[in-house]
Amino acid sequence: MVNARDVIGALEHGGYRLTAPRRALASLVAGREGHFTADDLLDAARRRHLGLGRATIFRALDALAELGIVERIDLPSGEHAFVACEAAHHHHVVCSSCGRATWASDHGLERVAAEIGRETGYRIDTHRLELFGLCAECLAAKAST
Amino acid sequence: MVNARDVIGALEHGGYRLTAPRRALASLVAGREGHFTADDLLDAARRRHLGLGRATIFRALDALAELGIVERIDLPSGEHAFVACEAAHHHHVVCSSCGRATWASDHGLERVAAEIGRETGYRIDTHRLELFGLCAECLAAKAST
DNA sequence: GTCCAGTTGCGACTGAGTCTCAGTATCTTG
DNA sequence: CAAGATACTGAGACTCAGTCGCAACTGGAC
Ligand SMILES: [Zn+2]
Ligand SMILES: [Zn+2]
Ligand SMILES: [Zn+2]
Ligand SMILES: [Zn+2]
Repeated sequence: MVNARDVIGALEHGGYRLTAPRRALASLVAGREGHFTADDLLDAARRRHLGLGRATIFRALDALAELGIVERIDLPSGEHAFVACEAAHHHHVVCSSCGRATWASDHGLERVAAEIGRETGYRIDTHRLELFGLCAECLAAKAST
Repeated sequence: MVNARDVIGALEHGGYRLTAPRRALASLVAGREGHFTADDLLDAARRRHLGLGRATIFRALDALAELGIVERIDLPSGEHAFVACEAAHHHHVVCSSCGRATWASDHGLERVAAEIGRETGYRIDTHRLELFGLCAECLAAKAST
């Protein structure tokens, strides 16, 4: 989760022009706890009559991904979605029930990656870890039924 | 990498009918070291005049994924690809240069996942780790230039 | 205020993946 | 081995995410 001010600040800092559509996008992305697709944003924009074009949303999302404000994730279903997050290296834990995404630090992963590199003979450059399960709330909700 | 016999055996064992198109598919998938897309297979099929339909390839690939003979991976570019592999839980290391995919065991990952679960309060059900880098051969090739 | 590169929205386009359906091939059972 | 039930197939229409080209617009530097 991230707030609109941060998004706008990052755009400004990244040398992007601060345009009305981008401000609008920032407000759409801000405060989201779960993952969202480009089309989710498009729907939201339409509902608020922001008049954003499809292409603009994709382009802005690319820019935000570039800046690390937003990250692409691949859901098990094969869909592409985004989560708002901070730029530092981290991994996402995604609730398969409500879609909420939480980020987690690396714990011992770098070591695991290094070991796998040694085992396979590869020079590992990047890695992507995605975890799926039930968040605390959905777990509680499920237990109480 | 996997051989055609294994693929066919798995299909048979999984309750699927052993049809000519599926045998053909098995021979296309067998022996591949790298990742491939559905369209790669379609091209290969056309080149060998196997007369496989587009839909058939997608359906067969789904079946193989179901059986664990093949696994969907998501390339950093956003493309969906497949790798042939064994059914046991494992992770893929993908060469960003030649596309070769090697599989690696879990090393300490289960522990990392458990720890992330504890940190975030999630009950982690599944995880997906994909590593990208340069394979030993590409590394050597690069060094010798 | 002027100016221009960066940006926008539109609509056409692409390409992956799905669906439908009539025809075909496989397996089972006798 | 024949026959029936049914799983499977290929063709093509279709959907939907994402991209592209372009004319119009605008943020912000001077
Ligand atoms: Zn949840
Ligand atoms: Zn990491
Ligand atoms: Zn390689
Ligand atoms: Zn694992």
